[in-house]
Amino acid sequence: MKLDSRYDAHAHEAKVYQAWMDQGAFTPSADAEGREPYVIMIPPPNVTGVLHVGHALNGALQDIVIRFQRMRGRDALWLPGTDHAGIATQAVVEKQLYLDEGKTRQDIGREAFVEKIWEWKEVHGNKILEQYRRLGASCDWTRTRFTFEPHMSRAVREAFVRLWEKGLIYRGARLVNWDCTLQTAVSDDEVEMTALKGKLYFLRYPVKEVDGAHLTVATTRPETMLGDTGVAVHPEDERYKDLVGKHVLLPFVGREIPIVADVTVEREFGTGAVKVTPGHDPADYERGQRAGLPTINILEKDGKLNDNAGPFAGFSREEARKRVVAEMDGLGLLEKTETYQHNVPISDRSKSVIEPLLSEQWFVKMEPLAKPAIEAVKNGSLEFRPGRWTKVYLDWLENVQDWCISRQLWWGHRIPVWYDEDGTPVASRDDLEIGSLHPETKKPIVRQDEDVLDTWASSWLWPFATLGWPDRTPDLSRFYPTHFLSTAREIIYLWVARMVMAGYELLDHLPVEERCPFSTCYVHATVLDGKGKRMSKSAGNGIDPIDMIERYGADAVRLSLVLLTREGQDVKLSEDRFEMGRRFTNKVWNAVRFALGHLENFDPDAPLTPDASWALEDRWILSRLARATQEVTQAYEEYRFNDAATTLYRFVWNDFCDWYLELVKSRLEGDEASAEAARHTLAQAMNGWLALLHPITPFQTEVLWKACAATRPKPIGGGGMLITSAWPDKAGRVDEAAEAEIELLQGLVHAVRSVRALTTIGDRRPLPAIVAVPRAEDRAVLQACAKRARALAHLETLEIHEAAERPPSSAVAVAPAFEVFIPLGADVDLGELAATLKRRVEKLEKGLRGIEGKLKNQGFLKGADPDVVEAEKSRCEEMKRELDLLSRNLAGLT
RNA sequence: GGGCGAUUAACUCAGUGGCUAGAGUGCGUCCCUUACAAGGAUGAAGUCGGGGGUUCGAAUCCCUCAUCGCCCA
Repeated sequence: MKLDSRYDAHAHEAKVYQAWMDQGAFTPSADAEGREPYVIMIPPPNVTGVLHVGHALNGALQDIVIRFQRMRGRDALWLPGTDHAGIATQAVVEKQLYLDEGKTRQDIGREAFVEKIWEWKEVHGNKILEQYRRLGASCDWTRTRFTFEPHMSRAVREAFVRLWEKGLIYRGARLVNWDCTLQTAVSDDEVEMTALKGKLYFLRYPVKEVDGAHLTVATTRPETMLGDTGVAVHPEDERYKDLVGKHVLLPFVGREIPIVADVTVEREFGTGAVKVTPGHDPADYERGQRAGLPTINILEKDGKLNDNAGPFAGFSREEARKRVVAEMDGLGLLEKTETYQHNVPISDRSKSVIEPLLSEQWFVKMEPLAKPAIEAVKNGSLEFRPGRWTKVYLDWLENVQDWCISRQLWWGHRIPVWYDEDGTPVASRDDLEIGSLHPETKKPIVRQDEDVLDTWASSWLWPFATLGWPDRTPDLSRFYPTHFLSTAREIIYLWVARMVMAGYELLDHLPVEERCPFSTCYVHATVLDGKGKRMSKSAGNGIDPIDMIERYGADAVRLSLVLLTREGQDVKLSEDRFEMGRRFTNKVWNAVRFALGHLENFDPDAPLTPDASWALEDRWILSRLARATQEVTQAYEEYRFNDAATTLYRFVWNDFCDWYLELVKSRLEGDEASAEAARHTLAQAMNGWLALLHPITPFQTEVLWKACAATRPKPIGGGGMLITSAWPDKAGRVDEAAEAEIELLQGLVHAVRSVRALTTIGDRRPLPAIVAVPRAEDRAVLQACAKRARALAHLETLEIHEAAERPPSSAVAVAPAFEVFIPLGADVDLGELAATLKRRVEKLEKGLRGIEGKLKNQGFLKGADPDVVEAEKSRCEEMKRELDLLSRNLAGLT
C-alpha cells in the first residue's frame, strides 16, 4: 500500500467508518464468552439539536473510553439515542407550520399536530447522530433509542404508575414557573435568573384606620399590586410597630388588606414594608400561607390581566405596569422611582419573563427518592470526577424540591391519568376507554388528562429503559448497571441525580448495590470561545465541529480537543487551535510512510538470523515504548485523557520520529545483520504505538494499521482491524541503562548543533570535534555511539579523550559529563556563543547558591527525606562540575 | 447573599511540598538533507496576580486582598 506524502483525512474517514460498521465492530458480540461488559450510555442529545463543540468533546471522551475498553477485551457497548425534547421540538415544528401554512397548532388540532412532529422527526431527527458518526463515535447503532418511541413510552408509564401506587405522585395547586409565550409550566431548572436593570417603584397605600396616613411599599412589579392581599413588615421594625394589625386600602380595586408582621422581610430593602402578592411571587406565597392571606390570581395564561385586575383587565403585563404607575402617580400615590438591578427569571426556551402562576400541576415527591441517591455517593457506589461535583450533587439532593412533571404541551408522553365524571383521577398502565368504569369509584371514565410529562421524566429512565426495562430482557441483565457517564455540569441536577434516583427506585428486582445506574460520573469541561465566553447561538461565537472535521479531519479535532482539555478545567477554544492535531496526524502519517518504505520485504515471521545485531537505540525505543504503554494505559483507565494524549504526542514525535527514526536511517541501508534488527524493532515499535493511539485518533490509526499488516507477525496481526485488536499492554520493559546512554548521546549531538546555531557556522559544513569525557563509563558509551553522533551532528571527525586542551580559535560546548571543542576558522564570530555560555554560568551560579544554602541548612539536613538530601547533594556536585567547565572555557573564549 | 473555579512565557495551558518551573503556538536565526516546509535544527522569552503566614524548603498548603468566570438562591 502506497501512502501519499500528506494525510488526507477526507479520503479515508467515511470508508473506515463503513468498514467498522460492516464488521459489526460497534456491536457487542452475541456470544460474549463470559467477558465482562463495559457500558456507556450517551447523554441523549436533543432530537432537534446540531452538534456543537461540547458534544464533540463529550463524544470524543466517551469514544476514547469505549474503544480502549473494547481493545482491552471488555464486552463493550456504547448505546446511542436522542431525546424528544418536548418544548424545543414542538416549538420547531410549530414555527415551521406557521411558515409553511400560516397555521397554528390549535388550527390543525392535537392529533394532526403530533403527526406533523413525527414526520419532522423522521426527516430531521437523525441529524445529530449522523454528526456523531462523522466524529468517529463507535456507538452500537443497532441499539439506537429515542425517548418517545413506543417501548420508552411503556417504561415511562410503568414508572409513573409505580410512583402513583406508592403515593409519590400528587396533584396540587402551586405557584409554578409559567412561560406565557409557550403557555406551559416549566421546571425550576429550565429557568435562568438574569440580572437586569429595572426600577424600584415606591407606592403609597392609604392606611384605613388613620386618616390621611399612608404606608409606602417598594416593588419592582407595580402591576401585581392588583393581586395584593397584604402588606408585611418586620416584627421588630420600630417604624411600623404601631401599624401591624391595621389595614391599608388597595387603590383601584378598593380591597382592604391587613398589615402583617413577617420575619423574612428585610428592613433595609426599600422602605422596610413590602406588598404581599401570594398569587404572583414565591416568597409572598410563603408569607401569605403563614399569615393566612388569600391568594388572588390576576393573570390569564397568556400573560394578560384577568377580571381580578379591575380596570386593568385585558392589558398585557407590560402595558398594565405602565398604566398602573401612571395612574398611581396621577393619584399622588407614587412616591418616587429608583433605578434598581434585580434578578428576573427568564425561560431557557422562549427567553420570555417567567411568571409565577398558581395552577394545578402534577408533582413527584422527591425526598424519599433522594435518600438512596445521597447514599450512593456516600457509600462509593457512585463517584464523580472531578470529585468536587459530589458536593454540588449532594447540595441539590439534600434540599430537593418536589418535581413539577406536567407540561401543557402536545409533544410528549401523555400523563396516564384518567378522570371519572366526578373528576376523581386514576393512573393506569393501559389506556382506559372513555365510558369504562373507574377501577375504584366504579363511575364512568370521561377523559384523560390533557397534559404531557416533562421530557426528563423519560430521560431519567434512560440507563435501563433503553435496555428493555420494565421487561427483564437479556440486555438489561447483561449491561446494567453501566460504568461511565460523561456529561455537562449543568445537567447534574436535571438528569444525573434523577437517573440515580430512578435506578434505586425502579430497579427493585436487583440487589441495592447493583441499582446505581453508573459507577462514574465524569463531568467534562465547558468549551468557551477564544475570549473565555460561553459559546452560544445567540452570541454567534460558536465553532461548528463539523466544519472543523472537514477542515482538519476528525482525528485532528479529537486529538486537539483532548490535548487542550484538562480534567475539570474549562477550555478556551479558537479555530486555529485544531492546527496542532492536524500537524500531529500528518507527522504520524509520514513516520509510518517512511517506516513502510523500509519494510517492504520485511517478514516479521521469518526466524531471526543468529547474527542479527540489536543496537542501543533498539533497546532504547522499546524501553520508551514500554514506559509510554504503562503511562497511557493507566491514564486511560483513570479517565486522564489529556495525560494519555500528551504522553503519546511526545513519545511519537520526540522519541520515535526525532530520535529513533534518525538513528536507524543509516542502519536500514547498511549491513544486513544490523538492518534486520532495526526492521524488527521499527515494526514492533510502530505497531505498538499505533494501537495506543487508536482510541484518540481512530480513523488514521485504522488506515495505517491496515497498511502495516504485513509488518506484524501472522498469528496476532493477521487481517483484523485495529478497533478489535488486543491492547498492547504486556509489551516490553523499561531499560534504564539504554535510556541513560541515549541521553548522553543526545547531549553530545545537541551540544554540537547548538554550537553551529550560535556561531552562524551553518548546518552544511561537516565539523571536527574533540570531546573530553572525564568518566570512563561515559567515555565508553560515547565511544560506542561515535558513529551515530557523527551522523546526527554532522561531524567530519570525532575524537574522544579523557582530557583535552581547547585548541586555539575553537568553539566550545559544555555538559556536566563532557566538554566539546570544535576548531573553527579564525573568522568565525564566537560572541553569541560566549554570551550564551555566560548566561548559562549566571543561571548555574544562582541555582547553586540556592542549593548550597539548602545543604548548609541543618534544618534541611535533619528535616528532609534522606533520599531528597542525597539527590540534592549529587545535583550540587553535577552543577559544580558543569560550572567549573563553563567558567574555564568562558575565560578562554573571551 | 452562598458555593465553586481560575490568575504561571506574547498567547493557550501543564506542573497538588524538594530537578536549574515545562509544553504547544507565536517570535529570532539557520536549513527545501529523498518520511514530513503542515518539516528539521537552534535560541530568546517567566519578580508563578498582590500581601501575609505555616515549613528546613511554597507556583504547590493556610489566611487575606484584587481581577475574571461559572453554579445556586
